[in-house]
Amino acid sequence: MCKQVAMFLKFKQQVVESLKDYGDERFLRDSEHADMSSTIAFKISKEEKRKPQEIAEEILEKVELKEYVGSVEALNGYINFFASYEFLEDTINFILDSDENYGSLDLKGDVLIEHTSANPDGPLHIGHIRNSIIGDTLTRIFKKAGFDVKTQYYVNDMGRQMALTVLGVERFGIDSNLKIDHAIANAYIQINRFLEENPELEEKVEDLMIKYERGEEEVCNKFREVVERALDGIKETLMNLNVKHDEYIWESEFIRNGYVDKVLRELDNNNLIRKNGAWILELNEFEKEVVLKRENGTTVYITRDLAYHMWKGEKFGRLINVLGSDHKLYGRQLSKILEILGLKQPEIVFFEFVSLPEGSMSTRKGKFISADELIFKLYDEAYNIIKDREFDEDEKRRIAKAVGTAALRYDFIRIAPEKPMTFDWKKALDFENTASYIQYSHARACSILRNAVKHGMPELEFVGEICSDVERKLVMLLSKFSYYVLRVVNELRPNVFAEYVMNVATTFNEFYRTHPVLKAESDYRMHRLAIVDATRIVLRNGLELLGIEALEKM
RNA sequence: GGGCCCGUGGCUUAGCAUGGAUAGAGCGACGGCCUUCUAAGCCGUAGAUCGCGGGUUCAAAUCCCGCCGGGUCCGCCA
Repeated sequence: MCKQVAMFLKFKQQVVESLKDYGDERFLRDSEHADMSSTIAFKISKEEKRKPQEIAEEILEKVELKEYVGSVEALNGYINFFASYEFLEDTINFILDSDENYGSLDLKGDVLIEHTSANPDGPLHIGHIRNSIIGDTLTRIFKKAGFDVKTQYYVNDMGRQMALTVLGVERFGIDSNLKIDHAIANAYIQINRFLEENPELEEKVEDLMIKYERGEEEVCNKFREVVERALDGIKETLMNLNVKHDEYIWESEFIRNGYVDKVLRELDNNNLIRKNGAWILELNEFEKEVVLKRENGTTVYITRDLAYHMWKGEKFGRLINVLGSDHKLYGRQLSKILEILGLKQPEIVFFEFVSLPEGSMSTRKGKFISADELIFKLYDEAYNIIKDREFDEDEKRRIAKAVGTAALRYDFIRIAPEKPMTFDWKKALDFENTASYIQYSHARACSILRNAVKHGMPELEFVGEICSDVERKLVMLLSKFSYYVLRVVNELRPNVFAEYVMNVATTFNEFYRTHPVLKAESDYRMHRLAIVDATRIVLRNGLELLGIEALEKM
């Protein structure tokens, strides 16, 4: 897999080889004391009841250094490996040569990532965009890893909430002063309130659902119009987040194209469905039975979703869904049924909820903070910071937008998906030490390079031997780009990549403070310029994977 | 009630899969640094019973058991 495509992975591979019989990857660790550490001596110590350090020293005798493995030591039972000058030099040169391709892997396969998929009954709120940002970041990283990736937004156009939305729009109209998805949410909130006081409306809701499922033209037109308009608003929001889906797949499509019937038929053929009015499936390992068809003959969400997965599975090698953790049980049931049918199961990335200090959000109750509101407040905040700088007005707007979007994306992606988040306006609008820090570091690197060119000294020449500790630390970090790409692909935790990019920026700033570049003697200047340029490339490519614009000036 | 997730300095968080070297960052606080390549920056100081209690181990934030607190699910909703 890693020919010349992944520097640090290559180093790791050579560490494994240098350890020969002891080269077990499971005992290799990242370390603050070395470029790579093996804990194998502790393992053996347990079996042989001898001191770890003694064993480590014995193993050390047998270690054979490699091109990239420059030195090795046995310390406190650890076997510590250090990269060679060749490794540092090859890393920098490889980054400079690869440029925008640096960090790529050559993994193969096609992947479908489904994410966001919020009901089109209102605008995206700050919970939905956690989904969008995780999904979009995974998409970018999977592409970098070499996969052929497509993204889909699964549009839930069939549910009860859509019937209500249609009725709401009909009864209360649409406020044309508002962004369209917000206007639709208002109608949806009003009809919910109305329904509480007029329960007899329930009949109309059911009637509408039945007609839509049957495909009555007039009803279909009504649904289509409302859904499409809501999606227009949602797409606009996603665009501001640098998120774009390849396809929008409507749930109702699977009623019309026969896949729902196909799924039901297959389950029925296996005698798995109990029919007593409703169609019910019992799954032994869940105490809950699954309804696939209501007594009135209409299907439910999971029935259509099964059909969607059957369809997806036929077209793509690997399926990834990003879902809120409230769907955990649902996801397991869905997977179980797909398994029974011998169909491809999705890998599901669950993320915990974003809640408000006063509790959880609800579109229906109108209790939510919309993504749009947050986005525009961030633009304003960012604009205020730069309003007095020497940029023209358009450039200020552009920078404010890039910085605002970056802060938002980074704040969401940096947190491990399984951690619950509580939204806090003050923190959300704080630009200190977040994505803008990384953007700033990138702009700083660009600025040094611009000045170098301006003063006619653009030559780059990295020399391993003259590396200081900080330079070495920075170059080692730069070499790990694809190592983190691979980790995200394996672990489906994009937050580890966000942390990596931040580390690069932090270390670069440390370097910046202590290592004058343009004022240095010619050898050192060329050496450091090479480091600056390589860092610039890593930061730019890293930001790209986070869906954040790498500004050259700010 | 049962299932799943979370609980690490005042706040946010990494590390937990595969147990090992002084628990790593950031914000906030305090004190410093702009005649030097972008101060959206840098340096330093203070601040942690890793929710609690047991257990396994030479070694536990990490594994096991019990508990506490928070979230979430358990619809002929989506």
